[in-house]
Amino acid sequence: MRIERANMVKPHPPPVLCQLVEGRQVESVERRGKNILLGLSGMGLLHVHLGMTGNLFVIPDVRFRCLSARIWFELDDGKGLIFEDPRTLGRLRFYHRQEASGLLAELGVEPLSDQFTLSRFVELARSSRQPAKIFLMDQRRIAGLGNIYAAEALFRARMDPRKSLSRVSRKKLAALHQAIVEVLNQAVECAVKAYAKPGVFQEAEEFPCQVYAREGKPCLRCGHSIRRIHQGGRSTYFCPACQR
DNA sequence: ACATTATCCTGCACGC
DNA sequence: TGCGTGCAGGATAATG
Repeated sequence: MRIERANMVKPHPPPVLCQLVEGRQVESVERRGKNILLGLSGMGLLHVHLGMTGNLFVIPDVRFRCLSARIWFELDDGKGLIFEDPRTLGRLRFYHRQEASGLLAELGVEPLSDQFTLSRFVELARSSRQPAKIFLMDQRRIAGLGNIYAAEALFRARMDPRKSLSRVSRKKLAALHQAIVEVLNQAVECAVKAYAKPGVFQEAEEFPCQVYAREGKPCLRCGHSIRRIHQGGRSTYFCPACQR
């Protein structure tokens, strides 16, 4: 194992982490929200967060790692498990499996699972006085929505990102619930298509944003100019005319 | 206890 | 052409 960027690794210092990981077998691969969990032999767990620009993949020969490979593992057959991340906002942590359960308990409901019922969503929404956009990005409530998909879901449900969901009607919440599921399903579909294409250097199929990054452009639904505001230090894009 | 802001980091778009 | 500036993202720490 090699760690080029010490700040991508927590909580152990790189030499300690290497010692903890080397020689162990990957026994399982799971995902919870934006987190990837590699179960290791000996009750270890590698927790990978890709941040914004991170990527995790296996290459046929570890020597062919790419320029922005920040952390990599030489597998026992000579293949390489690469954690690349040009902007280095990704994180890699090692836990003993017992410690990890606490971390996972912090995470909210999986939006593409059958746990994400309308009733559950209504209950969550009614319990928060935060602006809708902030609420949707809170990983402790719903696990997996980031800045782009939160904006897209609100646009599709025609809802104002600045307003709290606490007193919104069940009918409107149903529309937002459905929009979240649709947006995420579409995002997954895009990713699957991109990776299904032959050739390593294929461009990833881009998610067709209807509102994100369209400041000043006409709303695709009503033609009004799209606005950009700041919420929680992040840009929010929305149509002030048809999102209410 | 809550809400807002700063921090990390690099690549890219932009203006002069 | 090239340089500087600002912005983008998620999570967490720090501040109000």
